[in-house]
Amino acid sequence: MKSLSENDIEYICDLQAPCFQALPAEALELIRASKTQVLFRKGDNLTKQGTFASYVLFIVSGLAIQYVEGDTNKSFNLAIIRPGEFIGMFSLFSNKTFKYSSLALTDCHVFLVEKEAITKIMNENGTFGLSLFRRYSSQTENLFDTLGNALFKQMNGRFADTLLYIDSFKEEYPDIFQLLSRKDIADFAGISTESAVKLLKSLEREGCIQLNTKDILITDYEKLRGISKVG
Amino acid sequence: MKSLSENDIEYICDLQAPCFQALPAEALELIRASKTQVLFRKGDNLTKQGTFASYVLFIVSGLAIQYVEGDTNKSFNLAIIRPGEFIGMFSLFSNKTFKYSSLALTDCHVFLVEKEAITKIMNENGTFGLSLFRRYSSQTENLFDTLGNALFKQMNGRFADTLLYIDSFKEEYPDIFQLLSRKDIADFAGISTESAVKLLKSLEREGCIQLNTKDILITDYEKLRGISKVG
DNA sequence: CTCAAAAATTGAACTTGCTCAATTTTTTTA
DNA sequence: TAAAAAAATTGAGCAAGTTCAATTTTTGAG
Repeated sequence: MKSLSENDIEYICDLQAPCFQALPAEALELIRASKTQVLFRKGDNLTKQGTFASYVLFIVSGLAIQYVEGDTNKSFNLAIIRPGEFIGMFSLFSNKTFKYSSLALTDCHVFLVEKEAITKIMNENGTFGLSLFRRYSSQTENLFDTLGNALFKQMNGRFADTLLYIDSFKEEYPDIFQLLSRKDIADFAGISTESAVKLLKSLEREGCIQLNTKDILITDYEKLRGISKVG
Repeated sequence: MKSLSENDIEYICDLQAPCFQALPAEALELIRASKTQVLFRKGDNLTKQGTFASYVLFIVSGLAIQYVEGDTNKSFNLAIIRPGEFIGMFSLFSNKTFKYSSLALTDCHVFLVEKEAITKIMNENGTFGLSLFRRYSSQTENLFDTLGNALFKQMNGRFADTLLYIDSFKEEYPDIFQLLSRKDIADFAGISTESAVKLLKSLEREGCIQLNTKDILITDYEKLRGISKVG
């Protein structure tokens, strides 16, 4: 992680997220004034679960992975974060620490917005608050689905979900699987690395997928969706 | 579930939640105008996961249990809801259906507020939105803890958490355990009913708790907290 | 390009917690 | 209050998925 040069700052200062579009000029300036631009290198932690959270991160470019950590060096991957998305919104209120960690899968241009700046604008501008609330909500909904999957599905179904989820990034990011280790994939499904490997091989034998070193090519979506349902 | 008489309505029309306190008179009126008062009988569903959600529920009196449902008649209990709390806020935006079910543990006086009324006020009144956002946030934080527990802890720890959680209602609602079956308790910990029974007996043998038919008395909080940590 | 480290792979043994079935206790209904 | 239904209890066997250890493959550094 390093601070950005002037060039970088000009590049990323373009506030395109829909909730910023609705802002009156003075509020936009407030965000501009309070934000800090940072470049996180591949492998850097953007947020670390449990650390003090005084800001929210807005991803301008790059991909990051969001995950919760358990005690014994176990973790569970929640989502892959794309440009235009926020990290840390769940820590905007009441609780002072990040509820999850996040890690740069590629170099990430990010800016940090102070929580106070956001809540101040929300207080003054209902439309802004509503827009942010909508974003926040859709993240929470994903959390419900994640919880439901973790609780009620077993290995095969969760793993099929995981492959379909990661595959959904492939159009925009063709090398997405190259960025993920077997452990990363396993942690999306909440299973052990060894189990993930065994499932991959088994799905390949059944003709659902093709494995080329790190890349995974889904060859039978219907079958995989079927496994996801039944699982 | 039945509609309320005039008397009931007068009784429950007292909008005491902090986020309502901050409302200007006209917005309060808007909520008053749009809401419907309902009495849910013990055992009634206040919300049913997957059904269309055009309103948010505000609990005036009574206790309810919030849970997510899986496919094969499995469910997982998220929380016990007290008077002054909302149900269905997670469905306020984007998604059209309730993400969880809820069930009246006792008779519940509830009023229903149309989503449109809420979003309209949020749009006009940033302070109201901020206040609602804070509530919503604290629910989401609980969701993270729930997810973490479900993913990383095993039976013993989750079950200790469950007992401590339910016990935290005992001061205000001394008969809280009488309202819950073994299956209800098991579903808070995400384990089978049989496992819950076995754990209860085992905790009793170890001197952590006393069992009197349905009531459970925690006799060694420290030990239970220890199990919660290790688990 | 070569070597060392990290990641992926595989199978066997093991653990956790579930399911099933039988029995007892409690609650509800007539 | 008695009978029926529902809930709680118990133990045995079972299944899902983990852990461990050994091996192979891939990646990264110099």
